[in-house]
Amino acid sequence: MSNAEISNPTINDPVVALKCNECGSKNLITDMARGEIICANCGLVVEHHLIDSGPEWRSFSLAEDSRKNRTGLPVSVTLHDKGLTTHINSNAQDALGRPLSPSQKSRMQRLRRWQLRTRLRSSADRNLAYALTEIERISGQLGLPKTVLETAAIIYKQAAGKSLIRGRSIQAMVAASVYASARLRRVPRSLDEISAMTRASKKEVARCYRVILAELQLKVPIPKPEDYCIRFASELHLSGKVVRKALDILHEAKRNGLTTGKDPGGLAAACLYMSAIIENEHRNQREIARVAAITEVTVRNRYKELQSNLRIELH
DNA sequence: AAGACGAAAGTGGTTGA
DNA sequence: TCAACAACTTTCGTCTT
Repeated sequence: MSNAEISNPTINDPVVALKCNECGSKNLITDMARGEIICANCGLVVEHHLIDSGPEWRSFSLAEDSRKNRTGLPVSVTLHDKGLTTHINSNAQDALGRPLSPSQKSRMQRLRRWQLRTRLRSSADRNLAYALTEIERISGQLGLPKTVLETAAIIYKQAAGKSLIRGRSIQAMVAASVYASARLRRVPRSLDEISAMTRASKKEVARCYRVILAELQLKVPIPKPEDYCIRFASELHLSGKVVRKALDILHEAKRNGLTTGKDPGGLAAACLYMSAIIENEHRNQREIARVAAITEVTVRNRYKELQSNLRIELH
């Protein structure tokens, strides 16, 4: 295959196939400056990396390797300068390996000094760099997927762009960005779980979260119990059968209006508790309560309620 | 002894006057 | 801004397996 045949779908294909995976709207805004496509309807970031960040080409021999070198790391929004820093080497050679004259040498020294000085020049850049490593740390510790990490980075950058950070703690804003991002991407984590990863209190994180929602006009879906089911089940080592049964129970519960105003985590926990018993994979209430970060009492109340209303037999 | 149960009192957040 | 309110938590004694 020649290089000419390698296509770049994100650039070559027209926008035909793209629509918002949250609300299905095709009304998308392209923000070339940021390299993002944003849903005009609900604000979800549909696609970033408009520029293909994959490897440019592959090489199959050493000779080819030297000719067709990759030009750098994949571009990532989680690097504060997208990894596109110019590095000026200190070895006194020009591009062809010839030694530099003393005057050229001192000129390079000067350039290098300015380069280092301007790279992390503004405090804004330094804060951003710090915030992004924090976002990575938190998402890593919570086991969040990469899309969540990257969305959180974008949210934080946009918040910074609107000067929302000033006067608030970076820690709290970072946590709030991750929280918002996780909810946007439908892999919700509770405020408790996220604020436990930072020095910021739950209250501060909640306040920052509300500011982010309002200022960035994000439309964040309400967390659904279904979103919790799979995560809880895998933490409890429950089979797919149990998950399916739990989703069935949830569906019935919704149809009977038993879910409004209830903690989605609690509902998911109760459904799993029941479906685990039905499928002979019993887990006790304490275990379930632990992974759902609620109390046994809530598991009990919820499942008793569902059991009597839906007339589910447990053995 | 572990797990399940439920009563009672306390907490933090939402709502509506 | 305050009070009422629903959901959830904490705690604890009792019952069941």
